[in-house]
Amino acid sequence: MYALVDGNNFFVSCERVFRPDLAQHPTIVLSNNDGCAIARSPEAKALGIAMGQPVYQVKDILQQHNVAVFSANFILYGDLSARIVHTLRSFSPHVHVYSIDESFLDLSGYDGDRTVYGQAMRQKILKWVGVPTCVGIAPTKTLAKAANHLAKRYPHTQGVLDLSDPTRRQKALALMDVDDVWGIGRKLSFSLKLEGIKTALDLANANPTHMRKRYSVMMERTIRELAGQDCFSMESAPGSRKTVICSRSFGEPVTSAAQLRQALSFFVHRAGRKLREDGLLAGCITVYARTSQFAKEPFYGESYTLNLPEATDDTAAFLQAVEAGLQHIFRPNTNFKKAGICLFDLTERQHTQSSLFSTARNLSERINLMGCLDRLNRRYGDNTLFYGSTGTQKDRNVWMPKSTLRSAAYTTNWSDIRKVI
DNA sequence: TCTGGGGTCCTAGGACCC
DNA sequence: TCTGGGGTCCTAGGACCC
Repeated sequence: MYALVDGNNFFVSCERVFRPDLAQHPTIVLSNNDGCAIARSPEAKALGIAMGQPVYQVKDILQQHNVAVFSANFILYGDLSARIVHTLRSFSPHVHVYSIDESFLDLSGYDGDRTVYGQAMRQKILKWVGVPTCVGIAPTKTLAKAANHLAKRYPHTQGVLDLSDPTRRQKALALMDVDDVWGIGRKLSFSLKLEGIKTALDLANANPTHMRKRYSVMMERTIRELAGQDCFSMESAPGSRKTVICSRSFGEPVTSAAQLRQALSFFVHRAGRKLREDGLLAGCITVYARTSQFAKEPFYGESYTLNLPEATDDTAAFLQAVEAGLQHIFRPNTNFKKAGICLFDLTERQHTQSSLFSTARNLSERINLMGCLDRLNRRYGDNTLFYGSTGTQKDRNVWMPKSTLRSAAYTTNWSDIRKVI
């Protein structure tokens, strides 16, 4: 038996923790570069602001209704998310963090009233962290997702829905549109509706073998899960990450090789740190840059991939790839709007043997150097110490994504802490 | 003027093997 | 006319997720 605990309008709720005055007020959070709405309060949804909608398209609505608008503050959201996970660990020894605002709990050892237990989770999280959540309970993860979805939609559930009873489950799934099922996106729901499968219950009753032939093995698993058969168990939960990506849209188009170098170097610094935090090494790196997808001028995009001679987590090695990549990617008189880097072929450092013909003679010194870099930046703030190719803060401000409406780092920075007078 | 970022998994098809 | 059978591995691209 699983419980899925999911934050309500998570990013907006995080902002409201420190802005209780916005409790009933239409509020949205924007994507990087202040481009799209990626979280909306119920009041903002009611105004017709869609998920992922570009801000400029709703400018009038925002002004007319005095909507509170925030730039994304992922430091804050990540910290509150960690506090929620910490709270949830007191309810089950087995918690699978699925995303920044969702966790699955294994409830197999619990034999009390699960609805009461779900309410206790909600109340504790609300009291300790300040974020409202909903809880869906069911024998499979797909059904727990469905239960959570319905708990959010129907207020009389008071935020907790237990679908362990098969009869109740049938009724609930009949109320749910097939495109709200976990794993059924735009394309699949379009095809499903063409063959008359409109609700989650229709899908649950479909023939899994037949549907596997027509679609894929994922469709089969989804159907079996909806019918109550556990296919995505906690044991099969994913292991370590397979890629590290860092990319940004630029606040202003980048046209010079020097600025593109700074941006790519900056991304490599961030990705390298993430890699080391997770104790991983990368065997391959791709760097890319491209113009705007939406501009009238012809699209230009180019990438460069380098297989590293040895798997590494050394930022300097990635910077060499940036230099080589620039030669391939850069084109004069081009308005670059986005660039990024991707590390893959990741292996765990512990399980990696160095090559017989290793060129890294000073490996332990390099490891110490990277450790030192990370410690200084952790202690004195990001960008305290970095390679020169990254440029100065002032240089970076030219292309850094816009985020003019960002709230403070209330929980992670001493100088941003709230004062109570 | 203005359109996010970071992930996972599956499949088909090509290259190559005996 | 006719052209085996059975595999593996890799990659690009699609679909999905939050």
